[in-house]
Amino acid sequence: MSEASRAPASDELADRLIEVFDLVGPLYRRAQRKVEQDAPIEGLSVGVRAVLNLLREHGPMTVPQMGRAQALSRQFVQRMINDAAARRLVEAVPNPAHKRSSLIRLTEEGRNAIGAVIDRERAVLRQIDGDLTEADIAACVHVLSRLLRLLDDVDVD
Amino acid sequence: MSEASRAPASDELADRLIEVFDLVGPLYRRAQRKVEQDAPIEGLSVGVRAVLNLLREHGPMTVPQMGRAQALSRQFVQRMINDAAARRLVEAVPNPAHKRSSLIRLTEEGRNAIGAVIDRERAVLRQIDGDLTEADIAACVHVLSRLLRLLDDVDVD
DNA sequence: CATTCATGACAACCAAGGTGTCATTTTTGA
DNA sequence: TCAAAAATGACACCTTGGTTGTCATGAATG
Repeated sequence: MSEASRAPASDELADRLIEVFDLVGPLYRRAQRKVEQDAPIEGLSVGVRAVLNLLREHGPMTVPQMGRAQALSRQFVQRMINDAAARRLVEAVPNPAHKRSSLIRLTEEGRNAIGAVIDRERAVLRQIDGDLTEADIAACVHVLSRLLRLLDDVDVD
Repeated sequence: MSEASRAPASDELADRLIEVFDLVGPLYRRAQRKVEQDAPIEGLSVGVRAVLNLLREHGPMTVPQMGRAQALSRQFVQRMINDAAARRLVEAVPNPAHKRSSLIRLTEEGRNAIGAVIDRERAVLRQIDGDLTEADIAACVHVLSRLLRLLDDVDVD
C-alpha cells in the first residue's frame, strides 16, 4: 500500500502530525517559562528575544518583514522593536528599498545581549542526554518547517 | 571524532536544537490562530480544547494530574474544566483512589465536540504534501518528547 | 490523633499578542 | 502625472492564556 507520494498525506500521517502538535503546546509553554526564568538577567521579554534572534540570524530587516517571518502582528513586532530601540539594542538604518520603512539592525550591545541569551539556552540544551542523532533533529526541523508552511496562509493584520 | 553517546549532546546538536525551538514558537502561534479560527464552531477555547484532548487520549483523570501532564497550573486547568463542565462537555465521577479529587470524564457530548475539532484539524493536516515520511514524523515526535522531558523539571504551583 | 499535604474555589494579576484607527508615506496603475 | 490604493508607524484598547496567592476543607500519614 501507500504508493502516493505527491498526493495528500495519508490519514495515519495526519494522526501522527496531531501528536506533534500536542507536543508543541506544552513545549512552547515550558520553554517560555524557562526563558523568562533565565532572561531576567538580560531583561529581555520573550517577544524582544524573538525579534533580536530573528535579526541575529537573518540580518537587518524591516518591522513588517519580521512580523510576517514570525507570524506576529506588525504592531506587536513594532512594540518589541521600539522597546529594544529604547534600550539601544537595535537601531534603525535607512532602507534603500523603502524610504519610509527603515531597516532594523542589531547594535553591538544588542548582539551581545542576544548572544548571551542564546549561549545560556545552548548550555541547557547541551544537557540533553545522548540518544538524539543529527538525523533525528534534521527530520524534526524538516517536519516543523513543513507544518509551518502549511499554516502559512493564516494571515495577520 | 564524536565517540560519546551517553554523554551530553555536542555543541552542534545543541545548535540544531535551537533551530527547533525557533520553529516551535511561530508554529505554536499559527496553530493557535488556526484553531481559534475554526473552533468557534464548537466554541472551544484553546485551553478547553487542550484538556478535552487530554481526556480523550488518556481517559479520565483528576484535575491536578492534567495540570502536571500538560505543564499547566492546577488552577488554570481547573478553570478550563469548570468551563467545560458548565457546558456539559465533561463530568465528574467518584474517584476510588482519592475521595476528594474526583475523576473528570468526557461526556458523550464532549467526546463529540473534541472529536469534531480533531477531525477538522486532521483534515487540514492531510493537505500537507507528500514528502514527509512516517520516519520523519516519528523522529520529530522523539525529539520533541525528549526536549519536553529536558524542561520537565520546571515545576508549576 | 495531629500534622501535613492535596484539592477546589476564587480573586488578583501579568504578559503575550491582537485589533482598530489615524496620519503619513509609498507604490501602483490608468 | 496624478489619483487611488496599499504599506507603514504610532498609539490606545482589549482579549485571554496562564500564573500566583490565599483560604477552607478534606484526605493521607506519621
